Amino acid sequence: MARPRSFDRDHVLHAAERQFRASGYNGTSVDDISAATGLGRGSLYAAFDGKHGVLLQAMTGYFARLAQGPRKALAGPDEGALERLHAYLLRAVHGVPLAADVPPAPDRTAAACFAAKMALEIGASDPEVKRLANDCFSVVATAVAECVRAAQRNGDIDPDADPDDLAYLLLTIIRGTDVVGAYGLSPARLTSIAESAFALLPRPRHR
Amino acid sequence: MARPRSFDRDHVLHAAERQFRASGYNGTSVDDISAATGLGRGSLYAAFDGKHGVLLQAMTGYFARLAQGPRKALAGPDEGALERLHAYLLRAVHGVPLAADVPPAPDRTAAACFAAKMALEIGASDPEVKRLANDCFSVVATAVAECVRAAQRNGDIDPDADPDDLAYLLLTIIRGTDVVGAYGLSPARLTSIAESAFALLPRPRHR
DNA sequence: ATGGTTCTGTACTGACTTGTCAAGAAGGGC
DNA sequence: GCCCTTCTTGACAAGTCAGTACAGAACCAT
Repeated sequence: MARPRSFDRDHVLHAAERQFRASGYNGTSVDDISAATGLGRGSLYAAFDGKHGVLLQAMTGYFARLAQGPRKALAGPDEGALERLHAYLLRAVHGVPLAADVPPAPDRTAAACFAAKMALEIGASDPEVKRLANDCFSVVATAVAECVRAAQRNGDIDPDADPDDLAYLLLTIIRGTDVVGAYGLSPARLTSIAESAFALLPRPRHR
Repeated sequence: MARPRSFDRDHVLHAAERQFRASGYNGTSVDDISAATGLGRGSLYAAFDGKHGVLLQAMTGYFARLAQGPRKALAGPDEGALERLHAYLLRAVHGVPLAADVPPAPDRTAAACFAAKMALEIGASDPEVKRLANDCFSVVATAVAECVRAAQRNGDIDPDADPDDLAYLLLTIIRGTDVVGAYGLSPARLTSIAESAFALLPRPRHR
């Protein structure tokens, strides 16, 4: 009965995400979003309720994509849990996309956690952004903790270690590489960091 | 011969830093800086060459203050090196000011690395900001690596471990807590992370 | 083909932005 | 006490910002 939308919602949000990543929230104007997505001002306001709406929905979409990555990469039988953790850690510190349907980022900067970047810029005054970033952290920490528990059951990690503590530590390392990897360290150094962190995981005492 | 300045340069830059921290670079206007520092527009342009100049000089001042912290906290005899590292790590993840003349931050968000925050927002398109952030990372990593070497000489850390790798790993953890601590994790959890990281440091094999 | 509904693009407004400029204030040397 | 130099203040102009409103285009059902 009516004219259908001529754009793909997810595609537009993804383009907006790239723009926000590149220029930050306050650094991108609605015209920038318009140019990046190809949509006119009117369409943007009708479909996403303006700049802030675009951000929230782009972050929500990002979260939905992100959440699948660690879960799929880390879930599985107890046997290979430690190896999965190893592989995940190596990919994560290099910012390799965690979801299969996400194209690889051009550089480490563009691969950093979108939610964390936005939260650092405007999270202090934007509770919704803050909450979304929190959710992103939680989903990773939960998946990692579950994998640590699996590795413990398999006898690959010290059963006395607190899996949540380890998971948060690994999450912190991954988020830290977003920062130091984007603006300081080389990919080779990032690999060293991931390998060092993995090597330091507490192994069972009894042999 | 001429009228002297009526403001203290460092004091003004510090106020500007607080404002940039709170609102981000693109989120603060020159009027905001003017209000935060008490200086008029003209004075700001005359003394600091505008908004970008204020940022660069505020970051430079921050770097100068920051650099003293880790060096003083970590330098010393080989004997207490491991303990110094432990104490430093605990304070760093909580964002406790590293320099003595810096007042404690009101919350973990305000304590995060100023250089890292600015670099994440505009570093991609601002080489000077990027370089300053890099310098901040380097000074911490260098001081930590030196302390690790001291601990190795004292037999408290596995001599086969690469001190630079460990230092970068610890730096990454500290930077990571800036992110997850500001927008997710509780102070108690941050303590756990620091303690876990410290406990995982490789001890000498021979006993 | 036609009508009705929705989408799309553009022009517009009011507020805010940055950087500049000129006039006045303040202090130190003589 | 006077003058010169520098600092400070507020106002100004040009440009940009977000958000709105309106007119036209596109599509589907009948």
